[in-house]
Amino acid sequence: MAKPVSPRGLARERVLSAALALFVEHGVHGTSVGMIAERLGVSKAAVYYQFSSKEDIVQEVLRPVVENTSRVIKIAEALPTWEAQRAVVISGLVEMAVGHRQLTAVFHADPAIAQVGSPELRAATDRLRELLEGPDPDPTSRIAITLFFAGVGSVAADPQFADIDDDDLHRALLDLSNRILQPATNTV
Amino acid sequence: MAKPVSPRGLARERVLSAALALFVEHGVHGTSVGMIAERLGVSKAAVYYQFSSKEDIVQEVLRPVVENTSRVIKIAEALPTWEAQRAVVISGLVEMAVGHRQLTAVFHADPAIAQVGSPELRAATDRLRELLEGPDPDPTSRIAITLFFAGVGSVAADPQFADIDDDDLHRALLDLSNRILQPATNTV
DNA sequence: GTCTATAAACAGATAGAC
DNA sequence: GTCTATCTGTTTATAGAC
Repeated sequence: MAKPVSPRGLARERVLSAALALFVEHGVHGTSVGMIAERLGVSKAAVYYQFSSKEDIVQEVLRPVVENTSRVIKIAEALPTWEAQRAVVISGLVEMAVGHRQLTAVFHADPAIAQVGSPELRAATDRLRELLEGPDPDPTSRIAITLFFAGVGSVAADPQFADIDDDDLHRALLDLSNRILQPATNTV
Repeated sequence: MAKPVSPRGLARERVLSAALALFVEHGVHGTSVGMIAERLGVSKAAVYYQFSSKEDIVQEVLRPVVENTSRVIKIAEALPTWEAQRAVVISGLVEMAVGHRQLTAVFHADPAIAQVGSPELRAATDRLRELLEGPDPDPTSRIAITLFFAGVGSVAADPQFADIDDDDLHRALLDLSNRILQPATNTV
């Protein structure tokens, strides 16, 4: 990462960055390839040179979330108890939200993702929910989990919190996770 | 009888209902007037006979939220203390979410709303936030409020909770509001 | 009230020049 | 690597027949 780029290089990254910003603002469906090109000051064809399709762009924008989610699942599944698994999943979710603020919101809230997203992506998020819910969850905790999921994404992307630094945001979200996602027990 | 409708009458309501369902599924940008017509088994022109534009449809779909929000604001503003105001706003939000489940989600999550929405709509939601935040809110409670806002909408629209009846959902969300929106420790 | 037909704009995507 | 130009399909919206 953070490779010093050649003067004209890394056009791909610039496209992905512009695309993400527009996805946050207008949603995936509300963002055209032309809008991405315009924001970069290049032509549509220049964007299509870097990516084979709009869906390709969406997939690549989403890649960090998919990879991170898979990683968290793997780590969690290696743990013996549900409580430990849940703690890892919560921590992973919050870290992802803080580390990829805009991305998290697009991922959680945009209806387009459900359709564009690969099966692996849907499988990963389903698994994440399962791990959070634990065995035989009651409706109340399923509601709490859904609320937390969406809420974390929304907070992460909200521009009004852009100036809050990562550590503070991380702390606030973890604190909220404790308040929201607790039946009775308290560890961690 | 308020309005004895013709056999297939109330075409407007049918359009709005179909539109809302599609907005939930595909987002506003992802829903075309043609899709709405197709779902109703009529032509696009038939839809345009009822509504002057797609934006018009969106506005009308959103109207119950706008009106309900304004009503809640008026009630809250008539109260003397911030605590009382906050309780009314929370209660109003939850009631709206439960009573208009799908609508609430479109309203809170769809990026298209921010652009399509009238100024009065944005003003109303901003005022609602102000009332929830109270005077001089710290970042932590602003984060909690944002999370609650988005989370309630997300829960309301989630099909997995469709079979939970209104009372139970209402209770669960109010309970969560208590857990989330606590003034941390420094009170009164 | 609903239809077919159509206009105008816009979206995704490709070809070929430089 | 980026451009202009273009093709194709879709979308919003309107006109006019029934």
